[in-house]
Amino acid sequence: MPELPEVETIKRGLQTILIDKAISEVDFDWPKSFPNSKQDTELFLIGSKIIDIERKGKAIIIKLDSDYSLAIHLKMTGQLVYRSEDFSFGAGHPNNSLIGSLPDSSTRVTISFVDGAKLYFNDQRKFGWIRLIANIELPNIDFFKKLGPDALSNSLTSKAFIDRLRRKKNSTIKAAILDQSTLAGVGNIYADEALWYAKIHPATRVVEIPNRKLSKLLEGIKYVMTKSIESGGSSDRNYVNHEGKKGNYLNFAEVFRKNGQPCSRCTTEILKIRVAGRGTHLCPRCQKRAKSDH
DNA sequence: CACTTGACCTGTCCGC
DNA sequence: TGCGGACAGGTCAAGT
Repeated sequence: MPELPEVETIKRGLQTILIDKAISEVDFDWPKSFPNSKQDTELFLIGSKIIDIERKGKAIIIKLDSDYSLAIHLKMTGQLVYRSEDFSFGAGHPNNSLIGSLPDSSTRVTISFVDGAKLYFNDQRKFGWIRLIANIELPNIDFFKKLGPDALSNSLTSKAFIDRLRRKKNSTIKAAILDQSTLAGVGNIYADEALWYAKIHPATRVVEIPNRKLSKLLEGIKYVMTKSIESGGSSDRNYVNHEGKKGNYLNFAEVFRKNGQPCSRCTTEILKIRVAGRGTHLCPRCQKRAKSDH
């Protein structure tokens, strides 16, 4: 679930429940999911209190009162699931349809709080990670060092966006916006949706695209992400409250996983192709490769 | 150097 | 109901 809107939704959700909680214990057994030593956790994690939660691109940063933070990347299948001590699966509980009792077979890290609540980091494919890092070191770790401006930040103006994109002139536009050093937060869903919005073929080289269309693309990125956040992304909480695994956003996606269905603008059948090594969805009529555009 | 591809993992779905 | 292969909402290292 983790592109910018989903991570933002999770961040906001955690913010309402984790602030001021004191950590009593942490369990982990897969080093890539949590590379710190037991000793690190005893010194800087156990006994500390959560004071704030931030998001940078698709990463979540849980700030502790120990001058350390838990930096978290959910990658493809990571989830952060909170359970209070008295959580139960009574009949009709809205969580019933989603995840059973925890920990389960994909739980990689369990953080326990003094009040008995727990935060589970579940990650089926083990690509995600949690790292305990000194605040002063945070900007130096590779992931954050390379991160471009946040897709939703006000400082990411149309001019700034175009300037950064122009450095990648021979990339396909899809690869360029998926690159987190260009801007932070765009993933495969929102890339496809924003390119449809701006009527740009995903395989077009950046150099072939006029500034006017790149501005439209940024508008599209901000639009689809803002809309998604407003509807709760497809985060845990929402997909818990509804049915099955899908979040709200996919219900009103225009192209993502809509191959075979008619484009809402022109009724042409949505195609699925491969661009930048990723499954890519587009309307072949609205999104032509010709640089003449429109 | 800029850009593309494969690896990291596990689970699921689709064709034979 | 079994097996092989493709594929998955991400990122890095290694390759061209």
